[in-house]
Parts: sequence; C-alpha cells; structure tokens
Amino acid sequence: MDSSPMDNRRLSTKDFVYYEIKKQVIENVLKPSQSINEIKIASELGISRTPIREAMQRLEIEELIIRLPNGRLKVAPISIQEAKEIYEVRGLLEGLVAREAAIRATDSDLQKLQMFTNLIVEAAENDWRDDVVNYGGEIHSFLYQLSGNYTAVKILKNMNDKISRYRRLGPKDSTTRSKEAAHEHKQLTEAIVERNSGKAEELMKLHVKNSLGAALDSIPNYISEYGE
Amino acid sequence: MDSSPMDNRRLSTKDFVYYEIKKQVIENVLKPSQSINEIKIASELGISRTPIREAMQRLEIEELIIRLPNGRLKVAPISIQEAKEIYEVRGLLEGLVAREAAIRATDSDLQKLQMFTNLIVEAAENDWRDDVVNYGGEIHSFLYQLSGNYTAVKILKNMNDKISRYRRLGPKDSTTRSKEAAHEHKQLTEAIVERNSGKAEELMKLHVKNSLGAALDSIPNYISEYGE
DNA sequence: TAATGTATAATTGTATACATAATTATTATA
DNA sequence: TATAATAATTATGTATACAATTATACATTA
Repeated sequence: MDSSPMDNRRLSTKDFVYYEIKKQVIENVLKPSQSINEIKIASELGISRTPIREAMQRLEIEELIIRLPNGRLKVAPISIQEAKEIYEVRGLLEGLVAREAAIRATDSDLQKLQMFTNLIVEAAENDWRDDVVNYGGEIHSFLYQLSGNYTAVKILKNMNDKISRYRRLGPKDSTTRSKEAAHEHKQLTEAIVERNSGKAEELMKLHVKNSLGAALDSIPNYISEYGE
Repeated sequence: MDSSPMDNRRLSTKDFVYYEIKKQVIENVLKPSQSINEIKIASELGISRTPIREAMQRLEIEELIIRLPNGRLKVAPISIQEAKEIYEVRGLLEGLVAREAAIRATDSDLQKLQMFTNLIVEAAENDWRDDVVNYGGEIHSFLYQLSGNYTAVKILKNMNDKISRYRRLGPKDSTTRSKEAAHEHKQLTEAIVERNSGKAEELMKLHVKNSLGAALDSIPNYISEYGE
C-alpha cells in the first residue's frame, strides 16, 4: 500500500530523511512551532540539501511541518481547532472502515479480531494502559486492511500521524478511559462478528468521539507554549 | 487556506510547474497511465529539473501521478475501484460540510446560497447543462467556506481534482441527471436555510451517491485504453 | 529463432554551485 | 538613545554537474 521503511528496496536518502524527521515530529523531539533549517539538518545528517528539501516538502504537504510566507519551515503548531476537525473527519472514516470490515472480513479475520479484543480486555482488567493503547491501534490497523478502501485508509493514516503528536503531549489515558476504550472495542468487535455493519459503524463513530475528550483534555496547558 | 495560483505573491517556478502539470492531468491532456519524463518537461518549459522534481513529487503525493518501483513517473491510471472509494469518502465529508454549513451560515450567507440555487434551477430548466455543473461546483465550494472545517475541505479539494479526470473522460451529464442534480441542490439549500443540519447532511450524502452513477457510467469504455 | 550477455544510452538520485531573498548587524544621523 | 539606512550574513530557490540505476540495442550462442 504505502511504500514503508520495511520494504526490501533500500531506502533512498530522501525517504530516509522523511521517515527520520517525521518520527521526530510525531514524537515531539522537534517541538510544535520549532523552526527548521535545511542546512543544519543537511550537515547533521551529512548529506546534501536536495533530498532534505524533498523530504521536507512531503512533510509540508502532509502538514506535519508548515512553510511560512518567507519560505522558512517550522514544525506545525498544535491547535485545538485542528484536533477537533481531525476527530470529526476521523470518526466518519473510521466508521466507514468498520462498516466495510464487517461486510468483507473472512471468518478467519473475525477470529483474529476476537483475539485482539481478548488481549485489549485483559490489558484493561490489569490496568496495563500502554497495552490498551497499543492493542487498540492494532485493531484499528487491522480493520483498515479489511476495509479494502485504500482512499479512506490513506487519509486515516495521515490523520493518525498528526493526532499522535497531541496524544504524546498530554498525560496517559486515565484508568477509567482505558477501561472504557477496551469495552468500546469489545462491543465493536461483537457487532462486526455479527456482521452488523450499521451497528459497527455507529459504535466506531461513538468510540472516536469518546476518544477526543481524552486527547483534548491536556492540550490547553501546552497550547500557550507550542501553539501558534 | 491553500496557496493558490491566485495569490499575490509571485509564483515560484516549482509552483508554476505544479499548477501547469496538474491542469494537464486533470484535463486529460496528459492521459492516464502516460509516462512522464522530467528532462523532457524541463526542456519544454525551459527550466532546470530541480523545480520539476519538486512539483512532480507533490503531484505524486496527491496521487495525480504515480512513481513506479524503478523511479519512473506516469500519470495515475484510472480505476473504477478508486472512483467508488472517492465517492464513498466524499459523500461522508460533503455531508459533514453541509451539516456544519447549516449550523454556521449567517443570514447573508443563506441569501447568497439561495441565489446560487436560483441560478442552477434556471440553468436546468433551460437545459444549460454546463452551467448546472458549474453552479453546482460553486455551491459546493461555498459550503466548504462556510463549514469552517479546513481538514475536511482540504481532503475534498484533492478528491475533486482526482474525480474531475473521470468526469471529463465521459460524456456530459444527461438532461435527466442535470435536472435531478439541480433539484437535489434545491432541496439541500432548503434544508440549510431551515437550519436543519441533519437533513442537510443526509440530502448531501444522497446527492453525492446519485452523482457517482453518472461518473461511473462512462468509465468502462476508457478503462481498457487508459486503465492500469 | 529465442535466449542470454554486453555495451551504450537514457533517466533518475544526489551533490554542488550560484542567484535571490530575508534576516541580522552595523553605521550614520537626528 | 532611537531610528533609518545600509552592509554583511544567512537562508532558501534554482541551475548545473556528477553518480548510480535502469532501459535499450545489438551481438553472440544454443
């Protein structure tokens, strides 16, 4: 689907830079609104500006960095407005994906899905909150595969990249939210296993909506520091 | 919002090439699956390869052109699968936009919307089918503005670019479809004027769904020629 | 004739050099 | 001291040069 760093073909310099800087932006090593200097990155990585520029342009189009009117680059600032917009769109597209998955999944796919669900429920029961987040991500990714809608999935992956910055800025999910999330995934899986695509879509939309609160809670403290 | 060719700031060479090639792809001057040669374009336009490459990369990310495993570029092939995916996603996002517009529009916005609607209805009555398409586009763009959801709008604009290739490959809308489309816009506007956001969303989703058929009808004849 | 190997040409990937624009530092002046 | 003008510096935008990869043409051989 996407040419990923796991491909066999050796990574071009441009792609290496792309994944490297993207990682630093997502993990907030490069802070929101921090300015970026092509020459500095080039000398740090020991390569020329050409592949840097191409990697930066890709990140710019994906809106992880922005270009000011004077041509200078900086890490995209965070904004509550953007977070809300993303969650609105994401809810619709995750819903679409869940609906399609409920229709298209094979029986063996459903078994795999139930396995993930058992894991996330177990993690929640033991308050392994990181695991809840990780298994949740696995479930979503698995549904992406099943959906067969490349267009929707590509958009979702980009939005997930952008969202993860926000989530990492804030504190972990609370125990309460963690248990809720696991429960929501369990209900969702049940709907999919029942091939109830409409219900799956609605449950997924609700799940995304519920997630927004957790993501937003922590932003206001950071917006003054890193916002635009 | 998007840096467009209408901006005051002089266009960089890169952006000039981007808009130029994008236009040619959208208008099928460059045919689907046709191969693209950086050097040839550079000499035709009388500029170096550097801005060509950056423009091509942007078009590649936006999926108007694709890069083969060997690095060669070609115009993105058309596929029924892609068209269907786009219309599914587009239906959801246009629905979101219509819903938000119904909530956020000022009274003066509503007047403007009704003016557009009168124009499209008049065009349909006179069987000015090109005008119906154009006013339809104006209405959608206007709702984008009103929605206040930059994230959704950016995705929609990209999808519209991709779709327009398909529409231009086929014949014009039939008189029947043209009249239907005008009627759908009229109903939609009424819902928005009534501030009935839920109804607006549903009518818009339906409108997009109905449009798909017209866009798909003509594709099979072309897929063998330009498909992948 | 078909398949394989090799030389050549063409194309893309990256580095470097230069041009242009923006920022910062410096000086001149009120 | 504050401000404006100007020079110096730094960054980005584009062109050119070179390296690495891929495609093509042709010869050789089974």
